[in-house]
Amino acid sequence: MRADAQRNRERLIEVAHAVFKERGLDAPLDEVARRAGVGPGTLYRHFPTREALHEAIMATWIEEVSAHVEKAMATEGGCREKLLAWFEEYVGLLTRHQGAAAKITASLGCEDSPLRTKCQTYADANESVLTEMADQGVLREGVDNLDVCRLLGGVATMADQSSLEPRDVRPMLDVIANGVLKN
Amino acid sequence: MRADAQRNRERLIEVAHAVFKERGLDAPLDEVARRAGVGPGTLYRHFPTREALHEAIMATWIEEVSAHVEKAMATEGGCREKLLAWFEEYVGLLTRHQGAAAKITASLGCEDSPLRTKCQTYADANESVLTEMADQGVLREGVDNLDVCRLLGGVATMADQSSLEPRDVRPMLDVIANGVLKN
DNA sequence: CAGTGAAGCGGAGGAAGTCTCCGCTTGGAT
DNA sequence: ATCCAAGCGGAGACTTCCTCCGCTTCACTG
Repeated sequence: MRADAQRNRERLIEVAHAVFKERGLDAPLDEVARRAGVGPGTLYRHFPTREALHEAIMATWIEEVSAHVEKAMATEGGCREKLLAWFEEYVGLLTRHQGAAAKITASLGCEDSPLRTKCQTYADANESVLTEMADQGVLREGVDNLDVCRLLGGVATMADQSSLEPRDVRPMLDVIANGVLKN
Repeated sequence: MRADAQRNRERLIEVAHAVFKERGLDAPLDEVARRAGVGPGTLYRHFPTREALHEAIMATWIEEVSAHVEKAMATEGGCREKLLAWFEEYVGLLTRHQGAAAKITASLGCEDSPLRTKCQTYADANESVLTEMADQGVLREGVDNLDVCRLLGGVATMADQSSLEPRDVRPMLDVIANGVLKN
């Protein structure tokens, strides 16, 4: 790739990050182009679809996921506290951008979504936590990772759309934790 | 209201119902107007916003809710079976139209949403079921109706966006039921 | 350094959707 | 039959998406 093209690409990602943060993932792409100082044609060559741009932005988050898992697993207390801490991290990661939770979770089951690899990272992280719980013998039988991811994605989507505070989200996560753990 | 205006209004609701069913709640409003044989101005006078039209359509569903509660509560088996049957009814009601689940549930906490009265009906229905469970002594302490509504709304939203079959939704409802009931 | 070809750029503009404004039509009261 | 307010329709302004293509710039080569 030519040096100027590389510069533009990076600048677009940077600006898109800011615009999406301000106005949600549905913000006009022409504005991203405008604020990056390039023509719309340039944006669409680098990122043929809106999702391609989403994907590029989320790529940076992905690297942080394992750190969030570790942070949650280091929580004081028993398995329940660790699990809830992880659930909160999970929802927090999904609600970084307005509209992200629904899009990421929707691509969970969809083979050909460009977001697939991203959400797979979240799913893998969740699976590692569930596996840990299973090893400790506190997980109910028959709890499926994909189902838990979707439940958490649903909670994140509700939190996103209703602008819920963490203290409003917590009781929902409590219900899921109760549903997932032995008593 | 003049008789011709009344006719147009009813026709618009009828056509909008069909269009939204075919193409989702985001279908172009001008197409609704076109298929109803009126100008866009007429549509926008009767329904100033897209939501106003959604509201008018959903008004007809509302009348059926209590029948769905009764149907679920008549399910063979114990409390758990009844509760799960109701959860399935709830999700089914919310996913009648593509995009409806997220919109309805988002308006749960929002005082001034035009969909408010509609979703309140769902919330009331859910509360009546939870109260029944509490009376039977099978409900966990501290389970809040709003949280359960949001969880179910989240599941419905995921089901809607990922086009899940009932058999894919069921395990998520199982988790919620486990989280809501004593064991 | 000049020349060259391909890679890349920008923005005009078409398509689709939203929503308003205003001149014309029509229902229904008198 | 007359009247006028309620109601209608559609032209068109505005926004956003996305493409196409003529022009510019990079980077390589002799």
